[in-house]
Amino acid sequence: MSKIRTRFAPSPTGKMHVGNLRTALYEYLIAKHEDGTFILRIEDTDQERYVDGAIDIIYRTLEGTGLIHDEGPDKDGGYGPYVQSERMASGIYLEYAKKLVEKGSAYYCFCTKDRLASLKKAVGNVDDDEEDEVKEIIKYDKHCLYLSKEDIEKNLADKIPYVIRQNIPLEGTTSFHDTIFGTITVDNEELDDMILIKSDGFPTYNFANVVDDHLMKITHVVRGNEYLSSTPKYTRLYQDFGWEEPIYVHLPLITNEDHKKLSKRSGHSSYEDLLEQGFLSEAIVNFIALLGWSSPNNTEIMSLSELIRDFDYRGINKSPAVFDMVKLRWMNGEYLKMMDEDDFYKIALPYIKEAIHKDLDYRRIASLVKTRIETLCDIGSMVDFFNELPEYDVEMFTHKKMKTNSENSLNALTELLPRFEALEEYNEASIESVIMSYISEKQIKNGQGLWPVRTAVSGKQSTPGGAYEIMSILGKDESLARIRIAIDKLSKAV
RNA sequence: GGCUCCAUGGUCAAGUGGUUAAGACACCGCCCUUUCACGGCGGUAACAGGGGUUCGAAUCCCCUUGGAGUCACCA
Repeated sequence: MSKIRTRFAPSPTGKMHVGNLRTALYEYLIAKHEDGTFILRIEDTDQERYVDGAIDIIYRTLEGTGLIHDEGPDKDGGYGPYVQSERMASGIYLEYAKKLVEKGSAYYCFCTKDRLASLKKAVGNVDDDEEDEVKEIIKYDKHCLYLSKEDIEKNLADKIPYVIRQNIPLEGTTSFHDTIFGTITVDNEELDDMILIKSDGFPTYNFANVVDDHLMKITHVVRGNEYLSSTPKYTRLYQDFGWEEPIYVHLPLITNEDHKKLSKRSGHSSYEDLLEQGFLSEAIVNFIALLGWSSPNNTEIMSLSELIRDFDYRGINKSPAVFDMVKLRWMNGEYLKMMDEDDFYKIALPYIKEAIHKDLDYRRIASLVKTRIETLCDIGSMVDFFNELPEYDVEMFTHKKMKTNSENSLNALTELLPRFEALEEYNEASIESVIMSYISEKQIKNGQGLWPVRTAVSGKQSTPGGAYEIMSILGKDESLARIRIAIDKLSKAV
């Protein structure tokens, strides 16, 4: 059996959507699991939607996620060019379309937009409530198929704009086989004569895709489920050309929490957005790998190489998967916890510095925060109290489980303050011994001594680290100043 | 609306004719603990409904219902 060749064929129209990313991931996994070739092809046939810089995003995403392609615009593997606009320059698409015209499988169409518009038919629940979207659909009536040879020649000579359409028979059925969904059959009557070559001379995605997949010897065509309904038309193209069809792998849709296809507005729709929201590349990849597939040995946290090892596309499931942000957050937290201290420090530092504008022990802060966050963006609100004591209510000194209240706290802080002041060596160990000896002296619960102190120096209900850590990071002056503020607050309240 | 696809807990997801129907996230409780987390232990929660086939259906077939996708000179 020949080696697997898969291709990722994005169009450079903006950000990298997670649906696209998952497609890329599965294409990569399918190829790499069997030591095959993963190809990048840029489908830039839509000039209107082309966005500058979008190609860079594609490269950066592939690199950032570790989905390294073996062939692509920057890596010639003998099947180039790998950018469709460049391929078009050689005229191949038009050439292939003309072959189809000769066979009668395609034809020139000179219909104007106006005529096409007159064919439109409103559809949907027009009279139901406004909720339903009303669409207009067209099924082309093959008007130009019946033009005489002379008329066609004349129109061409007169430079009347034209497109080339696929000629689909009115009768019969077309079937194709998909690895995930099985055999699907549709009536040809349902199939529209889709446009192969646009009036600007560019091929449509549909056409370029088929031609290029064939020419590049793609063995497995992997794409989103939304292409399922146009696949029969591709099948007809393959048949008309007399080409062997690739193995189809249509992936289940990724939806938002409303079970609708992920759209631009979902907020978590693109890889870039996710990075911006403090997620790690590895976690994102791991998470989306599990949208539609699960490991046979039931593990969930998997590196890319483990995915390559265990991935079997035959086990992909059919039903759509909701993109669950909550689980992604959990998984990201797991990745954060697994990181070694140095690596974590490096990536956490910018977030810490953004929240703290003082020269504190960032390293220590990072290690305190590491096991308590799910995304890097959680860091800010967790450490900002180091920068400035927040406003807080004296009620915070009252804690049932710790058995503290304002009175206890006032006593503890008042007695502790001079002892802290007297400290020559101010560090975690010495702070601890001051507090602990006070606790044993007074025969009180740990919480009764520690809660007031931690609350006083942080002004927060919960903090990364406890009283000793916070006081030592804050430094003596700042810590004591905060304790004095607390004593002041408390004496007014009691 | 036509066509196509899908259907196990709130979510992801095992399961492929015989199971007490896994596991994970989330949620709840308990333990640990100087708070919150982390960690540990436990719990709530599912085969959409109805017909068949079969000794036996989550698993096979049909219908119903629900959901989604698609119907462009977009990809």
